[in-house]
Amino acid sequence: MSELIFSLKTELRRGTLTLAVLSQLQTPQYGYSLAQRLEENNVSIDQSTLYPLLRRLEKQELLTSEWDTTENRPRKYYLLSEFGQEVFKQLKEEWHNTSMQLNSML
Amino acid sequence: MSELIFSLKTELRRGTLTLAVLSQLQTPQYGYSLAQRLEENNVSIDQSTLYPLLRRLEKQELLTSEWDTTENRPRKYYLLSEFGQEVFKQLKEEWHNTSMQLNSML
DNA sequence: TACATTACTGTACGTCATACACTATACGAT
DNA sequence: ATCGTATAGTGTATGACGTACAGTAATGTA
Repeated sequence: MSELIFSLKTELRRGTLTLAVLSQLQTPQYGYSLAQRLEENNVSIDQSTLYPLLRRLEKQELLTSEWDTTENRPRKYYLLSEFGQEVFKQLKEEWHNTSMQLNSML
Repeated sequence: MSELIFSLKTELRRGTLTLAVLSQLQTPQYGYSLAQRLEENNVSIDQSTLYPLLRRLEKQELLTSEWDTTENRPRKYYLLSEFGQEVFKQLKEEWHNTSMQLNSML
């Protein structure tokens, strides 16, 4: 049973993780700090989930990135692109609609 | 862009559709009427999406079904199983948690 | 010195909404 | 009687993404 619950919970996370990540990149963040920020917001996420997602969102041109190599540790900072801002706005709306629909049924 | 938005919206639907369907099967419903009920709740769903989902949920033992062939048209009625009740309860909780997390970030 | 932490890249797999194809019949309009 | 729509269902393949796993590398701490 817990396997099924886990699987269903994973399905719920699809889509919502994208929203959570996009919501935190109005200001530049690097991967590791973003993971911590999400944890602070009770969105538990592993590096093995976050980095591929960041990679994919950049590929989809929702994010831009640039290296900061001035510190001891090189860090890749991500930021919402203009396109990403638009998409984020629409997804927020979709989330809101979905929320209302589902909350009225549960 | 709209392709990307569509794809991201589809990801949001994963998981939420299961919840919506389970929520409407506390009482017996047949496929077609369930689709209409969901439409009434602003959950737009095609038959090509609903029937495979019902099939899958039954396979996962969340639903039981039985044929009513007394009417002119044979209809397959679905109902939440006891196991399905438990799973549904847990998913509701998960949805609530996810909602709160995301709403506090958006 | 050793281990944990910090920070990242690359790839394969399982799951499911969706799309498509299909079957069948009742009902309503003509 | 005919035709198109609505009603009601089955079966299967595809693409996308969270997850898991493997890996690299260097800094910080005990």
